Amino acid sequence: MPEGHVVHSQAKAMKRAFAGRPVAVDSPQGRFAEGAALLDGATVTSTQAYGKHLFIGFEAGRWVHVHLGLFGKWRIAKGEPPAVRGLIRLRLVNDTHHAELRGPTACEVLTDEERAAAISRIGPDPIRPDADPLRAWEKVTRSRVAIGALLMDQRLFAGVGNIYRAEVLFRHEISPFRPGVQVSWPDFDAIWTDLTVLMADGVKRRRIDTVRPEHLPEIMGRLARRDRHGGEVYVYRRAGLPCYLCGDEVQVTDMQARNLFWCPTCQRT
DNA sequence: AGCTCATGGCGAG
DNA sequence: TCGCCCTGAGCTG
Repeated sequence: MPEGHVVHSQAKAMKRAFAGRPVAVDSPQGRFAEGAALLDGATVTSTQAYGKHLFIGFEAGRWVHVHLGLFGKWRIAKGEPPAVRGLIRLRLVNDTHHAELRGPTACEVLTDEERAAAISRIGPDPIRPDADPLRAWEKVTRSRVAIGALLMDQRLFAGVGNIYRAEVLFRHEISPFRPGVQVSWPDFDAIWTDLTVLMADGVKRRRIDTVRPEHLPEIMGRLARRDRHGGEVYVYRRAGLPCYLCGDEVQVTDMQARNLFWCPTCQRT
């Protein structure tokens, strides 16, 4: 259940564990049996993350494209793989490591061309140094869609998910309902720059921490607890609780079938 | 045991 | 906008 920072962490972990060596590939569950048979024993060349998409490169110009969706999970560990338990779509095993993939939305073999086409459909990713934020700005500034929805659009902000969108808007006191066209360049620039920092930090720490250091003592004093997502945040999943900064109730509503959290007092349209 | 919810995204209508 | 896909954790009883 990842946002982009988790996918980037996992791409790095997979690279350390598998790159440059042959790997046994199978699909205990059977739903990736054909792809597994094609790649079994091939050498892993590289791994790459673009937004929430992971690409595992194999010799002969083949790639495994994985998207975890809401439920997908990787388990990457040292040593021999444990006995199969549950539904494992894809398993990678070499002399030192193993990886198990469960519940992905996408797990497919792509050619070089198909991989390039897939990447061209993914928007700029704040975690990637080669990302061009102007691609996002051009669309945001011409859109009447709410910025809270635009932030979830992977063609604009690849890798951003429900936690980062809620938190980055809170940090900049921007209402999620403000139309893109009414987001100023300085506001957009602040959002983008902040995402690059927050998400890069997320890759390193493998959790989402968005609370500014100066607010941490206050929040700890109020019995802040780590929620299931792991990390300290301002508004995500805090509906009905007092805003840490103003004390008014954090709100939740549905925006495009996802829970959107915000503080109506701190965040202005 | 069964229900609900979750850091996503797709396609039908 | 809705239904659907995928899995597991955390409740309830």
